[in-house]
Amino acid sequence: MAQRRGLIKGGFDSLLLCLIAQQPMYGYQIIKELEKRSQGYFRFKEGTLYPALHRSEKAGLIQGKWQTLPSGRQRRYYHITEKGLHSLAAKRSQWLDFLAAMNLIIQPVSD
Amino acid sequence: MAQRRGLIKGGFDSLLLCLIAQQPMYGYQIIKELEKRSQGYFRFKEGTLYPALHRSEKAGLIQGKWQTLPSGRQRRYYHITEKGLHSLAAKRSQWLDFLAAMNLIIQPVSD
DNA sequence: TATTATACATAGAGAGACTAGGTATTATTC
DNA sequence: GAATAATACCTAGTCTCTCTATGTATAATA
Repeated sequence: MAQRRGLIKGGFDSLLLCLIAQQPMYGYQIIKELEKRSQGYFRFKEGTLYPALHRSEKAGLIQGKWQTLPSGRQRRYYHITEKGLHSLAAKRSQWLDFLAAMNLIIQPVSD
Repeated sequence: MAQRRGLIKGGFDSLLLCLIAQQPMYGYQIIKELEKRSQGYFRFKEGTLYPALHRSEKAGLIQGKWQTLPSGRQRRYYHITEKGLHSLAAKRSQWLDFLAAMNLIIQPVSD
């Protein structure tokens, strides 16, 4: 059960990896992008996002690099690492397994 | 976001409701049934199940009744309440919303 | 000049899932 | 008859994740 513990709870980390795998992104952008793509469903707070980014970076799944805009503003862009790509593939497969298991339980109930 | 917090984390409570809605069940049976139906995927521990049952009963979603077998053994059978049925319907709809949102994020990534 | 949006960050609280332990009865095996 | 496994319930404590709340700072807008 150990590898499944983080599945339901830590699903958010998968979303992060998924987004960053598509293109490097910075924190604030990720929050907006998740909200936009999910049509307003996901509205994560900074207090959720930044610790998750730091966690993932510490785990070597993503790597952040400071970039300075022409305006002088600083942004920390995160890109996915090789290890992160493997982790993403694993997480996606675990997600599908989880969905399959859920469906086996839930589907018998008709509306 | 408040009503969504329990979605990912509290998905387990939905599984419980779903099972009990189909037929009254007792704790030990639920653990075995979840494992059997999910083909071994779900293997919840007592430490997860019983607190969840008590939580749901306290919330008025299910109700437990002690039954004595001919052998003398005691079992606590839980059946779903009217309130539980409403909650189950709501949870299923929330689950579908969540799935839809997840798909909007995840699907763009092809294998 | 004040407010809003952008952009980062952390501390603390709350809740749920797990680990680990406990009690007691029944059935099976030696 | 004794030891073990299976059945059946329960709780205390720990860990980790998500949220609330707050702080800092700059750029753009009213």
